[in-house]
Amino acid sequence: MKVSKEQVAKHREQILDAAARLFRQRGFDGVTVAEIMKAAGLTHGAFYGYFPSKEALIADAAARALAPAPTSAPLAKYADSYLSTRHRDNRETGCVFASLGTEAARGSDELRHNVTESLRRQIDRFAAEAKGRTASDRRQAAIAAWASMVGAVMLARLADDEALSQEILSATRASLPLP
Amino acid sequence: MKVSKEQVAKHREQILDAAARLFRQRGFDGVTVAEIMKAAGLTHGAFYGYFPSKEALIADAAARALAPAPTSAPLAKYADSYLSTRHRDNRETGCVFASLGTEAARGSDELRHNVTESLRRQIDRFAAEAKGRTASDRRQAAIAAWASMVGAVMLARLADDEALSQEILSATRASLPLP
DNA sequence: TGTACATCAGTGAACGCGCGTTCACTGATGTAC
DNA sequence: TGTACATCAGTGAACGCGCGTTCACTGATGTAC
Repeated sequence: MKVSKEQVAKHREQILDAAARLFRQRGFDGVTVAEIMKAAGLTHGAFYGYFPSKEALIADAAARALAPAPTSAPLAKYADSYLSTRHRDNRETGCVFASLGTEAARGSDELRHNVTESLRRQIDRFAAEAKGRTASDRRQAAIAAWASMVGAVMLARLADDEALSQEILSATRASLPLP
Repeated sequence: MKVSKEQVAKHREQILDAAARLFRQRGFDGVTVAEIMKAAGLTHGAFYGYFPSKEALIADAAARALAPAPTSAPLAKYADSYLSTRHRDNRETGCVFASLGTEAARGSDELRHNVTESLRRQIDRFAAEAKGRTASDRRQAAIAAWASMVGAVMLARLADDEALSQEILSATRASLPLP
């Protein structure tokens, strides 16, 4: 049954949103096309009217999940929420780097391109607020801070010991050169 | 054809070594049991004489790949080599956290247990050499340093731009509170 | 404005492939005499 | 020490399942008159 143009646009959004959540939750290989379509309220057969392949969806869904990352909150607040147990425990809506980083590094050129663009934006945003006398000092601090935040959330999710996991988050937060 | 006990022990090592390399290179889901057995010089049918399942192999192969991580080199030297392009470009022999971190976080209990034990050892080793007045300061510094190193190598592998990738490694190295 | 028809988004069965896993068989090992 | 036999690691064909993907069909949309 045909569907209105508005419905088509809405369905595309639903597919991307479902994919962005499910991929972060279970990994690219841990989610099937059929599951994503079901979560979007459609059947799997309709998928190929929207995307040429699962790989293409991965690149687009990652771009969608990466987009909201650079918020306008002050850096210190952002670091607090990034290094929170709340973020650690909610992969499905959290940072793509921390949930899919190692898998994405082996992904398609398009995926890596999208991820790299987001990485650049994130570094620039951090550099604008970072401490340092010269612009180059600030940029260096921004990169180091971002790497430690991403690494900390990944490690905190990896640890099967709650105390160690929390310690990783709080020690990393305390070490950031931020108020 | 039966094979001597020594051969069996050797074959087990070969399977673990092949798995440890291939998993780091292509991810847990990117390698088949048959490929691992072929790399180990055997056929896939023999696999289940050594391990009850692929999942069990994953936990054991990760433990194998994690074991040599804590070397006895001075921390500064270790950081140099960890944050080198050589390490970045050789996943198959490199750090498990940076190559398989996000996938391992969704793995079996046994895998996460093995990874957590290695994480603890690594933090302890760093803490012993880290800067700081109190033991707790040194431990905090150790955790932050390790998180930033793991995060940096993961991000450097993610970036599809060589200049940015190198910048991530060198900025992170420069920010470490080490000689 | 109302009617007839072409379009095309969505459905669900089906396809083909590759994967993890099983198993009957083979033949070298190593034990019992 | 030499011979007969039980053991069992390894082989490779086969199984069954789930996945990504395709496709004939359906029926609502929206256009032409």
